[in-house]
Amino acid sequence: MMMNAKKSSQELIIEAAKSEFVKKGFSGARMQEIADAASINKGLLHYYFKSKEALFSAVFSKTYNRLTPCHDHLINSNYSIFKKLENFVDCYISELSKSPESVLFVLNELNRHPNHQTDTAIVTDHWSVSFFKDVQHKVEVGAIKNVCPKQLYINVISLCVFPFIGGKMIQNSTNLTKEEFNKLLSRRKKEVTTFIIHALQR
Amino acid sequence: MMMNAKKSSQELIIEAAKSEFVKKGFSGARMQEIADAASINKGLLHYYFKSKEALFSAVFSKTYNRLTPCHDHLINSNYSIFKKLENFVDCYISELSKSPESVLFVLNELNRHPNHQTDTAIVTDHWSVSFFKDVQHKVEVGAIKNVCPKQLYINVISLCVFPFIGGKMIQNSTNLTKEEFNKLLSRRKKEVTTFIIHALQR
DNA sequence: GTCTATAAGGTGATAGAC
DNA sequence: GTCTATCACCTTATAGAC
Repeated sequence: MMMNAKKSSQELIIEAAKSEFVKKGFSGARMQEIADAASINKGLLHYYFKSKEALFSAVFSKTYNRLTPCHDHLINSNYSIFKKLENFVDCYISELSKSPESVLFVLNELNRHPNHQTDTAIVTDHWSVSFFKDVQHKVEVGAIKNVCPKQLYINVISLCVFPFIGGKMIQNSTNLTKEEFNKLLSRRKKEVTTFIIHALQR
Repeated sequence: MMMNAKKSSQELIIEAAKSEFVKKGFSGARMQEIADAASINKGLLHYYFKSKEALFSAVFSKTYNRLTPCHDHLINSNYSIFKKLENFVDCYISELSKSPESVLFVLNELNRHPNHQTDTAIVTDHWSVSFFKDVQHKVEVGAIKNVCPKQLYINVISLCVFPFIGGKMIQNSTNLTKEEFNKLLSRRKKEVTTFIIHALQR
């Protein structure tokens, strides 16, 4: 494997663009500042990406695909429904933790420009389909409490994602310090898993 | 009480500004479009609000205060912890439902411009303080499962708020139609309440 | 209070030299 | 591939007439 001490201009641009777009959103970001952050010229930006929109799309689809709940690889395990949930939560929160700032960015741009959906390849989470069936079956058998599978899915996603975007609001209304809140965040995997399991057990 | 058929220019401006800022964010909104939406002249905008920032602040603090979880009026009831939770969820989701689009707006601007915190009067939710104590006591007495009050609070807020901002993402990954999702949304009060209670009951 | 006109500077994008 | 120079337009804000 080659050691590339110096990154290509394209790599530098993508990195700088991601940082700027995530921080300021599409309309707040400036091509000039992206160029500065990448330590290259603004003209070069348009050499690699013909427009701001094109540059944004490249950055957004990457970021979106990394943050959308897609866990096909967790399907069909022989684990119990509880173990499956634990795996999902563990996996998803790990992913979110890698770039907490981009969660709000993705959600925001997804609602702002509905057309981004078309640009971005929409990846269906087949895990969710398998999950719906699994939960339904367990309910019918009486192994867990009577819940609507889709509502349960929404609950799981909510519990995983929201703390990464609602931090400021929660801190404001509860007077928690940033440090306290981050400590709570770091214990979320366990908290979410046991909370859900408790809600399902008969 | 007087009937004011015609709204004052200032009212028209505030309404139009709120609509534009919520839709496009601070940096995406345009003073010209706000003026158009309010059916007044751009010059008049600057007569009432000396800058875009000033107009934004007026709109933001209003919107923020209506969406932040502040439920002091629900304190000190003689209800059980379960009834208190039910009241909170009912009250909060009702508030969020009134302007679902502005939830993401507030969260977004709160993180984008940290200084808005200073501009906006930060309203502590005294309900949360009372809630923390209450939960702690019930845990010690053994009336409910052993939970961290603050994590529980985060869970409650997450379950209430997230569905209003993560709709697009959930729809994408689950292939739910907008109609199906909205139907699920309309049943959220009951879903969230029973989910939490189930998670707490021994 | 409400409007028009315009200043002053920013912003995305292109042309063309090296 | 990379840079400089520059165009054409947009955006906030102000000055001043009515």
